Amino acid sequence: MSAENSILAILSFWPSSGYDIKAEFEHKAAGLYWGMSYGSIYPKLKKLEEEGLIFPMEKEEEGRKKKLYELTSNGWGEFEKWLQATPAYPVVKDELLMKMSTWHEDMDSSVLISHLQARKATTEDILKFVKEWPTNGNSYISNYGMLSIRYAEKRLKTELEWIEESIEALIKDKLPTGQDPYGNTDKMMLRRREALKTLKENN
Amino acid sequence: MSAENSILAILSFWPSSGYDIKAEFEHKAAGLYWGMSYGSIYPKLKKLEEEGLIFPMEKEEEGRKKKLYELTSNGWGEFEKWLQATPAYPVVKDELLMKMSTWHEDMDSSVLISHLQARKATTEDILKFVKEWPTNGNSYISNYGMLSIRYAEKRLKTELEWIEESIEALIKDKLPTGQDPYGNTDKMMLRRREALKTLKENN
DNA sequence: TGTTGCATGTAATCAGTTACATGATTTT
DNA sequence: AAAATCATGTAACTGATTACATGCAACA
Repeated sequence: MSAENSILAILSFWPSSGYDIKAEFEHKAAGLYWGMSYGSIYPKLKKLEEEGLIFPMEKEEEGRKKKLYELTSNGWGEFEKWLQATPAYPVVKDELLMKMSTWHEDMDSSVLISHLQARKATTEDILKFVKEWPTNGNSYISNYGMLSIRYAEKRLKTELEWIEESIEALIKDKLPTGQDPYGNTDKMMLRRREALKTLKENN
Repeated sequence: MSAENSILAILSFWPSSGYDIKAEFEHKAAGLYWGMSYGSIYPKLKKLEEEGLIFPMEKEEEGRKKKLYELTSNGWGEFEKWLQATPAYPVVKDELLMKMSTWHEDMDSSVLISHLQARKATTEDILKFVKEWPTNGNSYISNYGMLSIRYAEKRLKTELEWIEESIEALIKDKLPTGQDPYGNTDKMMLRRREALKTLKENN
């Protein structure tokens, strides 16, 4: 349900086409907190039109023709109802963290370091964008929007700090000490070697 | 594809049942970076078994019977291949941030404050858990796992700081200044009032 | 004139959740 | 004896992506 609402939210800024909405999710404000592909956007625009929440206003001037959608009064109503509803706590799916949590001693830690370096590069790019964007002279950002940009900035900086610390710890082989009350690391390594031995025997 | 890999990853710790895996995603390490419901887990276990990556080992002792799954040698291979593949950059879907970015002046900001307070409460709970967990005396956390716990801790603390700053700014009505080179805020308010006027006329 | 970017859209597919159904064991 | 928790599973549904198909406009 919330994917449709985020389309309404984008249309609240100004009338937009499907293409514009995609761009907004790709390089702009909304992209930091949400994402969506054409295969979702166009069918949803159609659905929202059928529900009477938006209507198409065939474009004026300029070379290219595009189909801009604008909120109806019901659309505004729906949008503001959504704003007031308690937001769901974000569900995180972070493959790097998942991999790191299940990394083990028989794996080459330099691979994990290179995962961290890749993450660092992307995070730095996004941080650069987030810093420049509110003063680029042509993007619209409301005062409320600035609050969420501050969030992005803080969060990305913290992430970079952690990445650097972690790379450092891995290189110097000074990882923090975990907790293993039942000797699980050893058990795990035994299970693994046992399983891989079986593989050799079968080949 | 990665959902299956995260099941393999959990099984790498120790043989587990579908129920165990769910629990792991709910209250433990993995839950901070991933999530999954029974409706996904059981069919995936079946599929992984068919693919020869895991096999069931009917439970030993204890009262309840459960079906523990263990990695095969191919399962270990697949798991470690996955560990080495470059992780995708996490896709964030944060409804609170999306709402905040599109909040506007005709909406009661006390509602936004209460959204922030709800988020704060949940974040505090999770932070508390994350802090206690590595020293609870019975959970297994590898040294690599500790690195990712540090991430969670840092990130949650940063989030709390930002929430407090933001509540403060909203209460005192001292929001940071955004950027509005084409007078969009005014245009938006006009469009909105125009649309809502139409609604009144039709009722 | 060929390539890139703008622009809209659909069909096939994949991934996931919710709700339901069932039943055993443990605790109160 | 009832309630809670452990435990497994399926069917219906929702939601979203990928790949494909199409075509015009701008530009080099």
